[in-house]
Amino acid sequence: MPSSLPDIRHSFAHLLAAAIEKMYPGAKNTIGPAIDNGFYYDFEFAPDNKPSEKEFLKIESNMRKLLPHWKGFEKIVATPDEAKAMFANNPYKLELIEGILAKGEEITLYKSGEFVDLCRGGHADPREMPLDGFKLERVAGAYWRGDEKNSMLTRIYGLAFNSKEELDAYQAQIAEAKKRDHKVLGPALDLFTFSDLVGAGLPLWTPKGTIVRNLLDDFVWSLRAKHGYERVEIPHITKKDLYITSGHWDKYQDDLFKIKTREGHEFAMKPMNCPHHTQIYARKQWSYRELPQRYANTTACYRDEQTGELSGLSRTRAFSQDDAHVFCRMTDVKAEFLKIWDVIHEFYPVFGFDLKVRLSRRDPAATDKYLGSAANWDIAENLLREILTEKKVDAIDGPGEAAFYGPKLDFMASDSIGREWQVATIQLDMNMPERFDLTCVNDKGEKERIVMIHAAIMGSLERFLSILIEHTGGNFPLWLAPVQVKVIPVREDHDAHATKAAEVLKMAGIRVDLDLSPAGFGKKIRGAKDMKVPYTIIIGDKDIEAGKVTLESRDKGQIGQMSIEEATKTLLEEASRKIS
RNA sequence: GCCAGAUUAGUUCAGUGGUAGAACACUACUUUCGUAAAGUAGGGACGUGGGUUCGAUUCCCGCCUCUGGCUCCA
Repeated sequence: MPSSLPDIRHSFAHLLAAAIEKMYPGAKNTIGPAIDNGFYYDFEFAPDNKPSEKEFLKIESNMRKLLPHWKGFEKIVATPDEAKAMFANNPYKLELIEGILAKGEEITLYKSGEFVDLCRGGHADPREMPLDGFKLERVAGAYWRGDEKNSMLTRIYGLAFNSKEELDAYQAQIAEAKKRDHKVLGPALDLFTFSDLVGAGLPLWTPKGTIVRNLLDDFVWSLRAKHGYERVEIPHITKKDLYITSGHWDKYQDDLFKIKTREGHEFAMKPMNCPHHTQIYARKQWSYRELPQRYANTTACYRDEQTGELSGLSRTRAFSQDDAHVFCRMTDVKAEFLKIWDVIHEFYPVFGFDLKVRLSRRDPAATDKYLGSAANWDIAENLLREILTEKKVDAIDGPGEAAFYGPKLDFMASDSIGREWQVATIQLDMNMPERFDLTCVNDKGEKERIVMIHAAIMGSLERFLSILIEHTGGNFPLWLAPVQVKVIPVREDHDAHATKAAEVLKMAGIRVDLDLSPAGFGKKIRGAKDMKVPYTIIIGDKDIEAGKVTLESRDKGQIGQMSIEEATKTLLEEASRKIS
């Protein structure tokens, strides 16, 4: 039976450790598992003798030299004392050995060539390890056992596949993804920028980028509006009192941007909108007849993220949420969830995302971690299950994935190059209403505790745009493109006709870019392609003679000659449809 | 925050212990062009604060910013 890919990958980790042992005497090896695209191995090196990526070729060639001497992985069962003696000067392995003993399992060593490693097994036949199917990829820091209180080890990542062809294919795929990288494409398409003066994680939106943001936001709003949502607006800071009541002041202290007033009072930038929104609800006493109250608000939030974690638009310190909160009774929850469900399913497929759902519920083994009565949790989780049954959706079960304040439905989208992103989420919140004492008067005349539903569709506009840019490769559909059509005169003496044509398009509400620059024709065409403009209208002698223009599509190529009115109609018609 | 790498013109990149070059972009002039970069000329940069040195963009240290990981992510 041929060796499995994980076994091959794990075996490469051994091979790496063997090469490192030879080249860096005294380096302590720790653990080296197989991962999705290869393997890694964590080492503790002497501080003045760490390998850098420049050494990779040398390490790889050592690995290639060692492998032919490996006949197999010989399993050796060791007694605790033998094992401890063997790794006496490697505290990491000793810790692993203690762990194995504590579980009452036997200690196994695997010997390949000269190299012996503590390992639970799962290896390939060395003859099946392709010498040209692996490549050391990068060096990174990693905490021992993933805990930042522990020492930082040096992790070496390697790629490993069944063959050189598979490795090449993987690297080609990575290169393709890199071309779509929103951090490169976004600024190239003039959608957003960063400034060293403003700071890391604080994107600035250009006119073009702002058009796209607003179009997306309007789209979500148009879907929400029919479900009875109302717009609200809130300030971006608050007295700390709000977050003391909500619990954020204690729990998320480190993530809050704090402000001191000149009078010495402490304020904070809002890291989320729910506490503010509760206070809009709390402005008066509500009858159950007036519920649900549904507040929608696209607004910026601020979180003091660690600098190392900031990345393009995916993780920022300031981001805009298309946030909404529903204040309702438990008996309304199902209906409200269904409304949000519909909005999500009207929104994401428009961009060609496939959605998967996860039911994020309590960890049955630790129900005491969660806030609220077990009875309410049962009701809530069952409501979500009913929704899934009703929608005939095969949801992923997520025990332990619930927030501490309530269960949720999480939506995952697959993009055009097969990556999966967690996008929208519908969350039930039994905590906020408790903390802020939110109630309504029920039909018996009693005060009744309400619940809250968090209902962001895009979540963060920044993050959604980062996904959308990479998903589309910057080729936005016509309705969303910041420039919908570029008008190009062939020669300078066609400028007047081009200007007139652009005017017609503009009057019709089409976003036009008229290129009257002195550049040559070829260059203007190139500019349109570079900016991924969906349509180009060309005006030259042939067109003027015929009293027409030439329409071309980014996606469909040459469309043909037609009157400017006809072209306008064509564009308007397509732009009015979100799904082509 | 931690580990590693990087930081040179608007952008993508060369290069050097004696203060720097290319391409594209920009400006001017020339060119008037039918499907992915016309020609000539010009302006424009060593992220920042220290240190070493006669002299630092180059070497050393701190910081900013970026990239890839780790940790975190209401």
